[in-house]
Amino acid sequence: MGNLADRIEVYLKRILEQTSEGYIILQRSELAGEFSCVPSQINYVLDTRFTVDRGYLVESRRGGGGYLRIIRLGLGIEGQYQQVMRQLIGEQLSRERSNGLVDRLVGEELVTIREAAMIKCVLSGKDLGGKFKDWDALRACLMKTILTTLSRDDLL
Amino acid sequence: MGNLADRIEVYLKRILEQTSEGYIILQRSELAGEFSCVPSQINYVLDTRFTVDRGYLVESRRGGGGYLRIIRLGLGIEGQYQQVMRQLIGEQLSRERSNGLVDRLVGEELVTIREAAMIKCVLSGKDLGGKFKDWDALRACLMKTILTTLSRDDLL
DNA sequence: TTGTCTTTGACCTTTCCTGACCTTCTAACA
DNA sequence: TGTTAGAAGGTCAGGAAAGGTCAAAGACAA
Repeated sequence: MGNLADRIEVYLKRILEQTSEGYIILQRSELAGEFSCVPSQINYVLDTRFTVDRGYLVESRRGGGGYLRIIRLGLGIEGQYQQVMRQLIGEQLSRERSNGLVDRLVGEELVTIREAAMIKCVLSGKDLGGKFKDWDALRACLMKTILTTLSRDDLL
Repeated sequence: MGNLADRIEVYLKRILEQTSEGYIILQRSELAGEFSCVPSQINYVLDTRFTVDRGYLVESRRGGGGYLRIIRLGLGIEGQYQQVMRQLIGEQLSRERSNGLVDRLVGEELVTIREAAMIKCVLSGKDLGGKFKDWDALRACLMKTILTTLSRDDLL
């Protein structure tokens, strides 16, 4: 975890945790200055770490007085997260995206670390190898089924 | 027992025993440097000595700041149980037998009710419909993978 | 000798980082 | 009012920094 992108990620998530607004505003060039890197490195971090799947929204504005705004997305209240998740999953789900989604469930404390590890290993698809073709579609199905199971009232 | 692969194996297992995290993280090129060998020699050691059968799991990440992570699988009572389970599962696993095994795990308090429900729903294979042929073989693979995940020492 | 285990090196894939160049916005100025 | 300079942020391609794969050569035991 010693690389630059990871450190910037941790830094941003930390201040995002500390704020009560649910979002933070910052200047790209300033942040780049603090980490002594080029401004586009910030975009790289935002593009790879602060995606919608992982629960973030990034807005920005150019020109004088421009800024970056990183918004933390909740999963809604009480069972609403099921719907949000299903939307995000869609018909196709890559392994990277599924990992992001599962991490987010952990962050929201909707699944435990152990459960998350289980889900990830099942969705990784190492077992099927080349046997199964349409892996992304299958992964989407499985993820949804798992969500359904997790929402069963008798499991609480 | 004086060959290079054996020495690297011993070295890694020694530090792996000493850690309380249940895993170690290292850089392939760095380790290769310490033993004055080519980096791919490390892969050879990992592939032949740190397999799931022998109680280890290896994860890695490429690119700048990449790493290798060797995870210890439980060697205690639970671990032995896992070994028995793996034998029991074999190459084919019917739905009835898998449900039986999962219930047994619940009985032994090795998995929670929620986890059991998740495993069952994944193994039920409702999602795949007729798409996949050799469902009993796949079920066996998945069950083993799940057991492996549950025995990871870094999840305790 | 033969078959298995080890070691090496050439080449590949993924992830990260940088810099050059582009687009958008504001504000001052003619 | 229209123009334009400067101040943001955006994009993209290329190089660097990891780890992965594979086949061939070497070492060694049966």
